[in-house]
Amino acid sequence: METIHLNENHTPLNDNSHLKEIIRDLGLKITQQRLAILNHVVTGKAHFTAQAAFESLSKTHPEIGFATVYRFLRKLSENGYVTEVRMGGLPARYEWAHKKHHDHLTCTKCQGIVEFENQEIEELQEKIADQFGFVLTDHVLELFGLCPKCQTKEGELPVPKNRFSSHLEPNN
Amino acid sequence: METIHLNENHTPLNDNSHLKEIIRDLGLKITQQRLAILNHVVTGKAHFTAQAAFESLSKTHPEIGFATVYRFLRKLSENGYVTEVRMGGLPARYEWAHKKHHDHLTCTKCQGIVEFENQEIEELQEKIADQFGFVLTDHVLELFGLCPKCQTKEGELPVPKNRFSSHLEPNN
DNA sequence: CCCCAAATGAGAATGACTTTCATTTTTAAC
DNA sequence: GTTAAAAATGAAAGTCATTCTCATTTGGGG
Ligand SMILES: [Mn+2]
Ligand SMILES: [Mn+2]
Ligand SMILES: [Zn+2]
Ligand SMILES: [Zn+2]
Repeated sequence: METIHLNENHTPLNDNSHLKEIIRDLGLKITQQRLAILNHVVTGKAHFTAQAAFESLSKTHPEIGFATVYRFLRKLSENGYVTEVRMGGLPARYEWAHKKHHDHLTCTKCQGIVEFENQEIEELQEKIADQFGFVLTDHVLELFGLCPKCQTKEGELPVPKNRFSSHLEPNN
Repeated sequence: METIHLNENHTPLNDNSHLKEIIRDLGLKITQQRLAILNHVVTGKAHFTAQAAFESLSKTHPEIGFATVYRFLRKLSENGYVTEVRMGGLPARYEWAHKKHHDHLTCTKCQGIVEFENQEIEELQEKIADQFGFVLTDHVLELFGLCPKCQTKEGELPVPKNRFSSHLEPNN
C-alpha cells in the first residue's frame, strides 16, 4: 500500500519506490534511516564524506546515528551503488554511481574536480593486465594538477606537499 | 674526516656518504636514526609500511622511536626520495624512488604487486589535463585484479569487497 | 497482531598517524 | 676541543576517521 500524500509544506513527498527497490536488492530491511541516507546520496551533491552526510542528514533526521550512515554507505559501495574515492589519508568520499564510469582530475589548490572518461586508457589498462596474466577487476586513476584559475592566482598550496587531497568540492 | 673501519664482525661498514648526501640535501642534520632509516629504505624491500620499518629497525636500533620513522618518511616522500602509495583506508606504504616512474597492478587476493610502465597512458593523461586547461603535476594509477595463480585456486578474497588493499607484499 | 532476526545508535574501541615537550644531539663558532 | 644555540628525538598524549559492542527498538513475514 503506497499512497502519495503531501507533507506540511504541501510539497509532494518523494516517490521512494526506486529507493526501496535498491534497499530490497541489498537484502536489507527498509528503514527510515536507510531511505533518508539513500535519498541524500541520490539527490545530494557528489563527492561527500560520511561525516558531511551525517551532519546534513542530522538536520532533518536528528535521531540518525553516524554508525548507521557509515554502515549503509559501506554496504552501498560494496554493492556498486556508490563509488568510494580516497585520496591520501583523507576521509573517504562517496558519489552515487549512476553515471557511467569516469575518473577524476583534481586541482590541488582549489580542490575542484573535473570528471573525465577516456576509453583509450581503459583499454590500455585491460591490455596491461592481460600482459601479466591478470584478470582486471578494478582500477583507480586520479590526475592532479592546477586548474586554469589557480594557475594565475598566486598563493601556496593549502595542502602539504605530497599529501593529496583530491575529490573534494571546489573552494571557489 | 671520514674513515672506513671494520665493525666487530669484520665486515666493512656501509659507505654512508650517499645517504648523508641525501639528508644534507633535505637540509637536515645527519643523525644515526636518519641514517638507519634511510639505509633501510634504500636496501630493504619495497612497499613497506612505516610500522614495518619501525619494527625492523627496532631490532638493530632499539632506541629509535616510531615518531622519528614517521617524521623522516614523510620528509623523504615530500621531497620525492620515496614514493608513498595508499590504497583504501590501509596504512601508507613506501618505496625508494630510485626507479623510474611506474604504476602498480595488484592482486586483490594474494596482494602480489606487479610494477608496470606505460608511456602511452602517461601521454594520454597529459592530453586529458591539457583538454581541461590543467597543468598536470601528479597522478595515481592502480590496477586491481586476480593474478594468474589466484585465478585457479579457490577461496574468497581475504579483503572485504570494495576495500582495496593494493601495494602489500604478496602472501605467497 | 506477534515475534524475533535485523537494525539502530550511543559510546567505547581501534589504528594510523601527528603533536607536544622535556631531554639529548648535532654542528657551527670560538 | 669547548660551547651554546638550534635541531632532533622519543615517550606519551592527542587527533580523527572509522569500526565495534551491546542494550534497546523495529520491520515485516506468518
Ligand atoms: Mn566523480
Ligand atoms: Mn612500486
Ligand atoms: Zn583550482
Ligand atoms: Zn594473487
